[in-house]
Amino acid sequence: MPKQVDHDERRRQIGDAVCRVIAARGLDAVSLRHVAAEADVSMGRVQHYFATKDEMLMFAFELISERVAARLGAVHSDDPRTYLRAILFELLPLSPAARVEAPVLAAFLAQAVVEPRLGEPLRQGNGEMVAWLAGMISAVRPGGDPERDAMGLLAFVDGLMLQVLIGQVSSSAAEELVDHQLGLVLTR
Amino acid sequence: MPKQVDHDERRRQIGDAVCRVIAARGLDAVSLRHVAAEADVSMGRVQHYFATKDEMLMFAFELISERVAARLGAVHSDDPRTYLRAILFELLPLSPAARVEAPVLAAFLAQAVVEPRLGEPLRQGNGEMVAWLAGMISAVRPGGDPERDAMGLLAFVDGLMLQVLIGQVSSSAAEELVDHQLGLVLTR
DNA sequence: CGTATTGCAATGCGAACGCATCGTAAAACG
DNA sequence: CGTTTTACGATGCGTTCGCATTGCAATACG
Repeated sequence: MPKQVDHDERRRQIGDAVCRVIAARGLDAVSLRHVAAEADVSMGRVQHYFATKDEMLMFAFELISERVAARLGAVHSDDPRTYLRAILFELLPLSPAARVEAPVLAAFLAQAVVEPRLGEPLRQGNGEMVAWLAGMISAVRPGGDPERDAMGLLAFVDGLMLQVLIGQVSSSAAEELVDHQLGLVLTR
Repeated sequence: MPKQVDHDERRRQIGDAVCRVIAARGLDAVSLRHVAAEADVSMGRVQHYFATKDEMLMFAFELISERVAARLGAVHSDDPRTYLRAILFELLPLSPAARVEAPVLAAFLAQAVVEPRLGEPLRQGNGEMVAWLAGMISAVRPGGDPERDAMGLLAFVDGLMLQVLIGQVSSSAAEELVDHQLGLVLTR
């Protein structure tokens, strides 16, 4: 056999290229040839690691999902309100990492509208997010309907993410909007 | 010449088919052949009315934009708060008409992230919407920062629209969320 | 009543697509 | 040390794509 390669690492490199193509030109610009060119590898290599284009796209989706999850997991704070605020900020395209990942998420989000196979994991992730947000909201402001407030907060940041991505809202304005919204929600 | 046909009407029929394809299978499923089949006309006819695929897509975008605008324009109320609420509801996929148009809007919205030519008219429409919302907010609750509240409200309903589209939030839950958010924003 | 123009159907073309197949260099393994 | 297995690169196939071209029936128009 040829030299043993790190299979997962190679898949990650290609998945990375997929995400870059999506971020730059959208989901429908993803083709085996474009991805291969973006990753600077042969098309045969791409096919070697992914049996079908669909499998490749699904992997890319899991990849950015994990990355967003990792970024969220890296956030810490003892104060629930600060914690909550930091998590919401992390969902917006404010940091360089988030600015790369957000367009990819947006593309998959739109695709999920017409592709149930994407909707399922997306709903699950959102569900976990809502549960976590509700917990934080409860910690800051007991009582009320934390579950509903959490869903509202999530819809708010999701919409805000898109507004920032299309250049409708600046980063700084987005931050202010989140702060204001947090004030509204957490003030009983 | 053959019988005089209503040029605009024909374009509208084809644009309609484009929207149906987008709603059912996404933007990247739009091809001249699919659209022709969906409209139940020949491909030659589609080409006769649209010089390029791009022109066809742009027309479809303007078409649903006008339709949403028409739906919004049909909303009336003397009470600013009721008016505001009705408009926000109209932006969500609650009515049959909105349920058809929302997936199309979502697809164009995602595409706007990577295509500036879509972003521009989208930003303009959003800008007008924000101005109108701000006016209504001022009418209900003078003072504060109506412009900011309007942007927040718009981001909120946009995000909520997506959540409803991917099946994360039910229509009834969405209505409750909008009502609650309105309560938060309009209570000074 | 020609006739010129319009509205379209049909066909063709080159490019790009996903995917299958084949060949092969190389190293892990018995 | 041979053999087998792995990791590709290369090539080809059938399909679909956007778009250009061509042909023609139909009718508004002078």
